[in-house]
Amino acid sequence: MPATPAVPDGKRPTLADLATRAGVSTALASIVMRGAKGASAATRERVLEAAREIGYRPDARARLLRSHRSHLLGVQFGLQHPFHADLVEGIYATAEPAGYQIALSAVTAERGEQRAVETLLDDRCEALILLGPQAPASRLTELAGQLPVVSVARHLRPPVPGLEVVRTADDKGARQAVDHLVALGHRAIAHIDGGKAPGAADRRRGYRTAMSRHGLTEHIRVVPGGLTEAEGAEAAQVLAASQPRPTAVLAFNDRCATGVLDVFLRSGIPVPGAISVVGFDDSHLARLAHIDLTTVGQDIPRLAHLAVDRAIARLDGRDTGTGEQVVAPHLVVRGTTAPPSTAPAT
Amino acid sequence: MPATPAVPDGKRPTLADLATRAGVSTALASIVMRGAKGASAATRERVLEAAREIGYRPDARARLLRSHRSHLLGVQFGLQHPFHADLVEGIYATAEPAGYQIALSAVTAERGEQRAVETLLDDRCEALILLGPQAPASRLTELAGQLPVVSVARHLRPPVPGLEVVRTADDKGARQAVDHLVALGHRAIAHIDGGKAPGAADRRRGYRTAMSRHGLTEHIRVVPGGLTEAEGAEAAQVLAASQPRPTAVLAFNDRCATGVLDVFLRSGIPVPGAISVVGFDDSHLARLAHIDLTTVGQDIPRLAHLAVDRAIARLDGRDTGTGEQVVAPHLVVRGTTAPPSTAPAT
DNA sequence: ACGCCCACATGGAACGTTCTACAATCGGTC
DNA sequence: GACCGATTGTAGAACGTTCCATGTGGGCGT
Repeated sequence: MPATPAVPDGKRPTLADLATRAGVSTALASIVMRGAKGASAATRERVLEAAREIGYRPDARARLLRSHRSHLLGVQFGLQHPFHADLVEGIYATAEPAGYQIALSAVTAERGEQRAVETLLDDRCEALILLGPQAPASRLTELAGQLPVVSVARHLRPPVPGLEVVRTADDKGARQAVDHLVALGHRAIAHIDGGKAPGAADRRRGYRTAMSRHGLTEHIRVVPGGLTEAEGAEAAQVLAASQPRPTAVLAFNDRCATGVLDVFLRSGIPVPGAISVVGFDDSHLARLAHIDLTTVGQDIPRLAHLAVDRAIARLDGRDTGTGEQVVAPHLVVRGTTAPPSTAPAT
Repeated sequence: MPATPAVPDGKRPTLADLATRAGVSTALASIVMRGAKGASAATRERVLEAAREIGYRPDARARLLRSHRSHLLGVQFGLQHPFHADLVEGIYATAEPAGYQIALSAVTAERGEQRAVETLLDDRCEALILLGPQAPASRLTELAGQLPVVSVARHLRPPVPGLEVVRTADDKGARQAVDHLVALGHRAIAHIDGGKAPGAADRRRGYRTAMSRHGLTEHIRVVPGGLTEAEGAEAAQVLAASQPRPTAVLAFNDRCATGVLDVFLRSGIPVPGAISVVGFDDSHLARLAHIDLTTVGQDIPRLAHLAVDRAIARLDGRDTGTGEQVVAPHLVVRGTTAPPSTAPAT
């Protein structure tokens, strides 16, 4: 039996065991374990020592049950989205130092948002952070009535009372991309959109207004796409075959953009020689040396930080009203954009 | 206040509220809610009705605290690994119908395995499922002494008592790939390995023995790689520049393989015209139409199912001794492999 | 009629914490 | 030397559930 520091019987040591061992009351042991004030330095040391000896670990469940504060944030995320993975990473980074635990609940093809949220609720989370929720606004409203809810990357209008929104200024990002391409000399700039995906509407709108602002209304071209490589590839096929072919493409996101890149390369259309490609997100994907994608960067750590911060603020009663936090995107110029090879058509 | 079916005060309804409402004791209400026997059909209906009315949801924490069985499986996974995401998806699919809940704990750059496991332990999980754990064997041994532990995709030798292993026959998979390439007429087949990644050693070994068995010992060539696209790309640069160039490459996994593909395409080396590429995993990536990668498929749903099954078996005392479940891989032939263009050198 | 068993129902004690009292000890102050 | 406030400690009741040991009643065999 390796490493068996437990109490006599096989069970996991409890606060009572610890208290007995240290020769104090359970109440005092509790005080020490949670770092509250009310214990002398001497006893504190003694209890801690005893805890180490018997390998005591507080029971999160029991602790949560008793204290009205659970310090638990429920996070719903899409298991297959790298973007969400990055966000979760950031959420851990902010929440744990702030003394909050994270309960993760995944959304998959077979496990809907409804189920994901239910398990979080059963776990007695104090607040919910939903990454790119697709649930109808009515459902979100209902949830927001029960506990603080933060929606990340989903733009809700009109604002839902009690629901915090944290998102990137998607329209602005699309505009930055268009500005960049126009500055390089492009005129025929197409957009592969994300359909109903969170943020897609704003990016589409941003693209349209930016094009208009540059007097390129007649060059506006939106091709139906999506948020995966396959959908990007499909759209790219359409663009590659079209006459005249645009000289630049703004894809809905990086995954979509890699699908586009792949099709162009295989079709013998050099990037950025014959056509420029811009992504969105600045995920790990875009940064890979061999993809080297010009993209609109979302400030993921900041989005994550804000989401946690908003949730905690609501819990502390620090903040009341409905709020929306909009984070500025920033263009990251890499190797997939360059001036068009031929003089732009009028 | 939309949808406010709660009890008078603002609190969430409790079992006692439900019992009062239905006119029964809390004990009986409990019986009904967990579907145990001991309640008549009439009261059962009445209680369920009342539960619906006040929107009662059992408190998972309290439930866990009281019942010695928590029916909670702790899962540690790498947030950035698509392969793990697929596994988690499969784990949900098996565990939830079996009446087990899943507690997720992510491993990230900043959050080590140690911390991930600690939180799972604090949540009073009954068993641990570790996806590709990197922790030292001593640590795993220690854990296995405390509760049932299942290691997925990590081959441990010698077997650790009390630790279940579920993995793919990586060596066999590598062999299948080599056999396929040899059957196509390839002789100069290189392998980009995965370094210290779980399974890498077995795949490397499988490649070596398969080559030897075909009398191609002198063509054995292992290039250091890794499990990401960037590492695959790097290795591909080395191969592309080498003289003579191999006519086929077996990459450590699909991500690695896509990095390889990308470099070859950019260098003007047609795939599979000039060189064939085989991946490993059969992740979503490989199936994308525009990548269309020949790869060694891991039976992810089966791995997930077995992992959960082993854990539950141990909990039910159905199974005692140390066990290892090895799942057979299967080659998935797609578009990145073809016969070599030139006659193979001797 | 009598006992007996079974299905149905209940009260109360856990589970391992934290929280709200309140008690004891100890300088220090008037 | 009584009083006070701060500090350190404790007892005991929660939290919301499940488990255990009992009550009930009515149907049925004798």
